[in-house]
This record gives sequence, C-alpha cells and structure tokens, in this order.
Amino acid sequence: MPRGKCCNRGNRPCSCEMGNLYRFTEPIVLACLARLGISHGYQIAQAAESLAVTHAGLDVPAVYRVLRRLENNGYVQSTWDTSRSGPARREYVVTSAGLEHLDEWTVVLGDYLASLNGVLAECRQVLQGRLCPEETENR
Amino acid sequence: MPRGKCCNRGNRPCSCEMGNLYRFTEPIVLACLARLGISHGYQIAQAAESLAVTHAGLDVPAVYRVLRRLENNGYVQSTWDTSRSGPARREYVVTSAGLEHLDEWTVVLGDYLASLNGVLAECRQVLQGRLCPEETENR
DNA sequence: TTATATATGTGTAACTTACACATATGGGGG
DNA sequence: CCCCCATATGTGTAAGTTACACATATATAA
Repeated sequence: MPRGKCCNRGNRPCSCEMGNLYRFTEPIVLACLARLGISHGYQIAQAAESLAVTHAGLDVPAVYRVLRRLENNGYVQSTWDTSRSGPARREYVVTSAGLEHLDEWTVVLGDYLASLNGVLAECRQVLQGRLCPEETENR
Repeated sequence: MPRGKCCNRGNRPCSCEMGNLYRFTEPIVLACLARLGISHGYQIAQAAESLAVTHAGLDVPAVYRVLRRLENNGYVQSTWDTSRSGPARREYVVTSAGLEHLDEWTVVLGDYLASLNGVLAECRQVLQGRLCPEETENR
C-alpha cells in the first residue's frame, strides 16, 4: 500500500492515498479514543485489544507512535495530566478533523473488506468443486 | 505479520503461522490456478485482476515470485510449454497439498475478515454517535 | 529490597509492497 | 529490414510496515 498512486479512484478516499498508515492501528486507535472521549495511550491500548485484528493484540509501542502521528496531522490533541498518582499521562482528545479522518477510514475499510470478501468467496467456491468430491470419496 | 509467534491459536492455521506470505497474493494465485486447472503466470495475473484487493491490480512480478515459492513448498508443479508460438510458458497445476493450503487460507481469511468487520462496525458506531449530531445541526 | 502494575517511549531486524527495469519470442506495419 | 506491440518470464530495490527487544520512570505491595 505504500508509496504512490497504485490506482485512481478520483477524489474518494482510498487505501493507497491514506498516507503513512500503520496498517489498521490508526483507525482502531482513533475509534477507541473517540469512544472513550478523553484517554491516554496505555488505556487506549487496553481498550483496543478487543478490536485488534488477526488474533494478535495491538502493538503498544505502535499505539504511541500512531498517537504522535495523529497529533502531527491535527486529528487528535494532547495535554499532560500530572494530577493523579503514578506516572504522568498524556491525555488525548479527537478533533473534528480526526472524526472526518475516521469517516474516510470507514470508506477504505469497507472497500477493502468487500474485496477481501470476494477473494474468500472465490477460494471457498474453488475448494467446494475440487476438495469436497475427493473428501467424500475417501471418507 | 512476519517473524514468529504473535499469538497461539493451538494447532489451527493462523495468519501469523502461514510463513512468508506476500499478503494475499498467495491465496489469490492459488485460487485462480485451481479454478483454471492448468495455467501459466501471465494468464493467472490476468485472471486474478478481478479478485485483487484494494482496487490495485495484482503485481505481476509478485505473481511469478509467489508461484516459485508455492512450487518450492510443493503446493504447485510446473512444466515448460514450448509447443505454442510466442515465448515459452511455464505451466502450473495445483497439487493436493496446494488445495489443503488453500483450505487453510480460507480459515485465516475468514478470521481476518471477521476481525476487520468488527473494527469497521466499531468505527461506524462511534461515528454515528459523534458525527451525525453535528452534521444534522450544521446542515 | 524486590517485584509488579502503570505509563511512555526508542531502536531495529525482518519482511512486504509497488514499481522500475531486463530479456526474449513472434506478428504486423512501414 | 526495422520498429512497435502483445505476450511471457523474470530481477532489483527504495520505501514502507511489523513484531518485538529494550529503556525509563512512578507508585504500591510483599
């Protein structure tokens, strides 16, 4: 997905136009933060566990890096919270630009899912014609 | 997804156990070849266009590399076809091990899709609660 | 004192991706 | 004969991603 125009979808958001995207960490973090309202990296990483893909948990360092990048792009804002006991927290909130960015992500994810769904359907269809007959023969 | 055990799903196939996978080129190529019966790289690349993900066509060089790797793993077999006019073709067929591999891929893809679907649903739900009220206000 | 949970990061080897480029066969047009 | 194009098979690689190792600091409990 990196580097450049792999396709031209006009002016609609596309997975190849979303810039440096650490795969799906970005939308997951954005969604979690939007859901939580105000939160910090450690808490987001924990909340995101349930949304992480491929059975692997979210990479915690990746969460911090994504938060930094989101802030550089104006999608979130942060302030230090030193009022509580324990180590200081960097608390984040989503900006309206961040919500728009998340909205673009839903388009990208929707298209991506539709394509992958097609691939999976084709794989299953092929297997049904080629694997099942032999299976029913041998068993 | 590379390098090692990011999770433990017991003995079920998992996206982090599928070895060096050039993302989804492998299942796409395998499925196309299984569908076509006997085919060569160039033809597979063309047939796979309709199944490729993220609106980008399949990378043709990647198809050849994947076919080589599939053959090294015993998932396909090849012979040269010099009988026709034009450049020689390397013709491939899927082995029974290849069909089993494709079957494992459907499990991986199914899980992957389910997880991503959850992410997308969460994104949409969050946006519905946070984006729509403002939108209906302003418009 | 040591261990653990919380909290925020840096560094990087291994791997993936998109694309540039190389090579060769044969057919058609000039 | 030469050039261009479609077919056909590859190699090389810069830029980007991923998983994990490691560093640091605060507070609480054993």
